[in-house]
Amino acid sequence: MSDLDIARVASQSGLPASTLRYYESLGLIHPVGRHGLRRQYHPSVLQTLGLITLGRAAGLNLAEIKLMFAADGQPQIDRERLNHKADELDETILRLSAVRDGLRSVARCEAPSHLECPSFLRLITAATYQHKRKSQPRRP
Amino acid sequence: MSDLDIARVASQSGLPASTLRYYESLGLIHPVGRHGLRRQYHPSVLQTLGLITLGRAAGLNLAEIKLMFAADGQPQIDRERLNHKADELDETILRLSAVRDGLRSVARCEAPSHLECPSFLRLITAATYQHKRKSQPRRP
DNA sequence: TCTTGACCTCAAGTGAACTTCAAGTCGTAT
DNA sequence: ATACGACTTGAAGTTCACTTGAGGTCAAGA
Repeated sequence: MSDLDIARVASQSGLPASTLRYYESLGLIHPVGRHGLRRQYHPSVLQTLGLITLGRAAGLNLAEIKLMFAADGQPQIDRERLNHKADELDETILRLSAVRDGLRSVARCEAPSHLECPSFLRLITAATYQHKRKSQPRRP
Repeated sequence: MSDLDIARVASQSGLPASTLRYYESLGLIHPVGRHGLRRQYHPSVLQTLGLITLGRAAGLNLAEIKLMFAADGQPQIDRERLNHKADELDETILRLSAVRDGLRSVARCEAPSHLECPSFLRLITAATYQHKRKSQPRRP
């Protein structure tokens, strides 16, 4: 009755229908049924999509996100994994903050070449050696 | 004399040689010369690579990063662009902070299903509708 | 009833950032 | 002097997250 067709889910979630079908192909979402050929979704799919978007924003890839769902599609989030991800975000945020500060000071810097700008060199050194790389979101 | 061969640059920068050649093919770095066929690098390439790594961490793609270099390989950074990127980083940081806080509160949440957890729903809503997506680094 | 157009499937294409491969070159140690 | 192994090239392959395209189906409105 209050089920949603794909166009509705697309417009409400902001994701194109092709992405919804793609997510379905990965087992991330599931229509409740079909109307003819057409997918019908339970409104809760919007929360699920929110969770996926959230996970992507947090730097999870779709495979990792899939691990957050039990077979029934209910979120089943491992608290440890979650806290771990939050820790990673902390690191990322710190690093990005440093980068941002560095960018601003380089923008202000008057040294003839940035390679002679102390704050620039400090920034580069910090950014390069301070962290190990880990997977990040991609947003096309 | 104190020039570095590719293996040395690779080990010091943490980037594989193939990536260094790839960056060279994009015009991001330049060997000072060759020893036979072998690339020799000026030590300053490490700073350049630091800048590239930094830019990637800040969410720039390689094309954008290239714009930060003049023809001579000296960083030649458009202050406006730089400040603009810093502003974008501010947004990113805010969003990631919200996500991190959300993750932590979901981890603490006792609701039987996350879909019944108010903070989770708030988080999802915020994450979904609050930002427009922009390009981010990819780190394999 | 017929037309329309939004949906369907499956395969292939895209773009970014690399990585791998095959075949060849050459500096260095023995 | 010769062998070894680290380097070279250019092209092709890989991964991720989608997007596009061709050709087909079908619910709903005129």
